[in-house]
Amino acid sequence: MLSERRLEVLRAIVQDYVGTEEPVGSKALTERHRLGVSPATVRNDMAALEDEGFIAQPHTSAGRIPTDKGYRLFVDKLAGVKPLSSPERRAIQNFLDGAVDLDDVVGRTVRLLAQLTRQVAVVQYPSLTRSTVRHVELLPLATARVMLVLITDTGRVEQRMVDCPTPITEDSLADLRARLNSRVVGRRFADVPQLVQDLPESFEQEDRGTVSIVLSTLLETLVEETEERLMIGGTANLTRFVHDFPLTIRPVLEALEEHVVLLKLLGEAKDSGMTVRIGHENAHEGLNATSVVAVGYGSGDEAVAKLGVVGPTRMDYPGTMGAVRAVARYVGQILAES
Amino acid sequence: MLSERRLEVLRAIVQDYVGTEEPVGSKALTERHRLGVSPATVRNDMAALEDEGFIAQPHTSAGRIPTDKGYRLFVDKLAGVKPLSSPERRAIQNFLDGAVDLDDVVGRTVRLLAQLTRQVAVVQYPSLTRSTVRHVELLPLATARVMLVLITDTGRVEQRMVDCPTPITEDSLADLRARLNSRVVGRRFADVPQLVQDLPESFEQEDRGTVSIVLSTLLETLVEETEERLMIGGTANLTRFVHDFPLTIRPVLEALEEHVVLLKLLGEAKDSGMTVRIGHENAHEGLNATSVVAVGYGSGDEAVAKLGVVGPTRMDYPGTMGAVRAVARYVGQILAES
DNA sequence: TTCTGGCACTCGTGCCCGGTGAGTGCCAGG
DNA sequence: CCTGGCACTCACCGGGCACGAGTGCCAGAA
Repeated sequence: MLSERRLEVLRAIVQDYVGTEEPVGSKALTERHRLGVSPATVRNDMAALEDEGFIAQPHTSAGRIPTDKGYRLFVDKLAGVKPLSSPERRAIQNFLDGAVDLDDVVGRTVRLLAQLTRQVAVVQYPSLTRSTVRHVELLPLATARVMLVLITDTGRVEQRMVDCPTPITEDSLADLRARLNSRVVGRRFADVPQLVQDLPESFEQEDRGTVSIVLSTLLETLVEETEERLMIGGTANLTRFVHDFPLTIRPVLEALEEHVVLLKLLGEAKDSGMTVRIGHENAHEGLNATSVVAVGYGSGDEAVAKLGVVGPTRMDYPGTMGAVRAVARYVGQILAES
Repeated sequence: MLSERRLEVLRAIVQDYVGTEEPVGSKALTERHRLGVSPATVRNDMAALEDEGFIAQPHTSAGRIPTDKGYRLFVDKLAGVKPLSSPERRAIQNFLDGAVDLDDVVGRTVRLLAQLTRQVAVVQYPSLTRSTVRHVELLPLATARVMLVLITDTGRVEQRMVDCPTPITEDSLADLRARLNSRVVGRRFADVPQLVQDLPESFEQEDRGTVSIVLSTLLETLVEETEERLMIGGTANLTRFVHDFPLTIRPVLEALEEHVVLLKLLGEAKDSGMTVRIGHENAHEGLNATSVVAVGYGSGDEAVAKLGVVGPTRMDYPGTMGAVRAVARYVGQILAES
């Protein structure tokens, strides 16, 4: 087990490296941190830390930099979550309060998070899986064409065009709408299939085809849209790390464009509490040089989606985690209000 | 006026430079292009072209590179639009045909365009300004709360929450919906305000407040959503230009995140025909090292929105213009069908 | 046992410097 | 008006060299 001081040395190394972005040596360490021991002692500690794989040197006669494993230890044991200052909190609230609809909330959140952390922000739209149905609307567009509109409790609206096999009267359609709504409003998406299963039977023979196809379109929409959408912002922040350019930035930009990858990434994060994935802990290869800080947010006590940031492994973890958590909290509040 | 051969020399310089990304000299030119004259002659021509500001040398004893003015001449006089190969055309169609809704169409278009041109693609959502109303729906959510849903002929759906000053019966609401739709369906957004102006008067005193607020919300939505949205893709392609890294890429990424800037950019493009803005012709400073190729697209004969690509001034203009035009055409078709 | 100061060693970085070659401008002659 | 020749410029490349940050090890002190 590592002694108290060695952990302290690791913490100092991480802090200095994050600040300066340069390998940190024993002498600089003793000067900037009151460790109470000489550089020589620190050197011994560093050698031990290197043996254990927490730090590494890019080349002989250079200082040490933390490894992924080192950051992991730092995050787990050494770093707290740095709370935001109250002006910052106020700024968040003010910024988010002006949102007019869901797109706007998500858009503002992304910008806010990118600005606060100075990193790439990723915000998932509130998930439909855990959402409930607020309303289903059926609009006759032509004699044999109906538009299906699904409204969720998170304010999301999805629409689908349905071509009917046989024309349907407005009355039948209104009937279907009424019955459909009485069954599914307020219910969770997952429960809907069962709830509407027997609905076609209660209609006249001639309308059954249409009813069936409307229902199956509804179910399709529920499933399809469970593949969530997300919004990204702050990619310009990637250019702050000119060092490993462009070897690093390219695969990251590519990964960011593949929303599927990001959704999987967020999906892997714990539902509650904060998840930090460091460097190679990320399954996707393009993100092996980055860390992901993600957290769930929701309108109630339950998380309906996740948000987070993607940045270099050498990030300010306490600060980033603080910002991510705070933003998630406020977004949750905003969603609960609307 | 420049002689025929000098124009030919400029064309050769542009082509070579776009291909190699390196300053091109007189000797290389005569070797790669059958100009029929010696390097010395080409040198004289190049000196003349430099005097006129069409080309420049980064430093003495280096080859020449085209200036913005040079590219401008190239695009205006020397370059045609390179049509796509028929396999490419088929690929476009296949790729776009699978789209299920508007978001999907736009998303696919962006990916397609980015892939074809290997540059950053920007696609504006079909504009509401020129759109017509397909349907307006009013859904009672609570006793004094109504959801307003607006559906456009381009398949876009917008929703707004309306808090009523006084409760309204479902019958009155249905009445309002019916009257509203009979007036505005099929009409252009711009005409709607006039068409609904006198509507509140025809309602009972107790409902007028609600009717008014519903109408004003509708008008607000029309105006607000005229500020268009857009989608961006292919930012990873920016890393292909490692040369001017990261001095160039940073402001570009920043500009791309400011959708307002991009919308203005697209707005400046001509409604019909293709617009090419080269380097400093772009008002936004961050885009001074890039060129923008934009074109309008639409479901009918009229353009409802624009799409285009952003790339380095040293881009393959004929190829890019060909791809942009082809994609715009197919997207127009897809929209017309749905 | 643990810490400390000293010391030799490594090696990346920055700098100077000369050679090379691509490219130019100019000029005299066809 | 074109061409070949020629002198000149200058970015680029590679080698050599000094510098210094940082290390590992060791003997002695606490």
